[in-house]
Amino acid sequence: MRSGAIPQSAIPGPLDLQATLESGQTFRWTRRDGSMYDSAEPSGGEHWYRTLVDGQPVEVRQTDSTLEWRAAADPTAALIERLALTDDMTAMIEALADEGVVGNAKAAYEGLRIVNEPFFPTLVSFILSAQMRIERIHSLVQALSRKYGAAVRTGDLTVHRFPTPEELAAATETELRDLGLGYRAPYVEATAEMVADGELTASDLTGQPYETARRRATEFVGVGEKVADCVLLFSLGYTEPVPLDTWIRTAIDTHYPDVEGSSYDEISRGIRDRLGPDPGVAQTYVFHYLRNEGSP
DNA sequence: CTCCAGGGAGCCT
DNA sequence: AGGCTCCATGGA
Repeated sequence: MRSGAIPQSAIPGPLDLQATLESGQTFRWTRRDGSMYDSAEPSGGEHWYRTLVDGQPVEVRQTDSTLEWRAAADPTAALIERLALTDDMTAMIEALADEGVVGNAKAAYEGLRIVNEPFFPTLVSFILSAQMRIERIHSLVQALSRKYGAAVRTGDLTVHRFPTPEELAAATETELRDLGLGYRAPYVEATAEMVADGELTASDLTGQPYETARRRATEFVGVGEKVADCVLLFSLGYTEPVPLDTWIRTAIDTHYPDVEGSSYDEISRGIRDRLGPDPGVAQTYVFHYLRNEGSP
């Protein structure tokens, strides 16, 4: 087990690790102490977070001056990719509006970055997200990993892999229901089979124009336009998607009442025209801000 | 007890 | 295309 640190001075722009990992973009990171999402505490807490990075167990924590890591091999390059510690993301953050609800969210959580999570875990996580609270999505993703994904251990660190498409496709609907997935169980089952069989996968989406990729992603069972937007934004590198969930729809009604239309597509285009060059970044800031502050 | 959660599928017009 | 209903489960 090695340890090391990326100095803040080596990270371009601001970083808020807690906001990045606890804003509902990813459900594969867990605090060492097991807790997550206690919005009562201020952002920037120096918690250790663990997950698998390129298949290797890694723990990271942010302090005032560094991003510390513990792992068997130096994970710096992979962490830079996974957490978007890049000049590009820094520029996207800086380009966020300073006024309005976006400005408030930026002031509160500057340094929140859009993660680059692996495709399949993200796809399944957001299929589960339908009519579910953030905390519960997280606990179900952990439960799926413990039951169907093998444990990977290095030193004192044990993290369970998220199941492969094949492993999840092999699970029965009854098993998934017993785990608590409810009516989403057959969706996960069918989508896992689609990916395992190569019927539709990430490479069919990346490289496509945003709206084309979103439409294709809805071919997965249990994936509508909102879930498709989350997958494109948090795992496939698109920055256009503005996932229109209940929080964001309310916020649009309140803060952008002149956005026209009632269909998902119309509202999506309308709000994207108002949020600058990287609308998904603004959306993620606002979502986290509203969920923590309580009201739109 | 009722209500609701980062929605989507199936069916209807 | 657009609108409606049902869908499991757990926590407030």
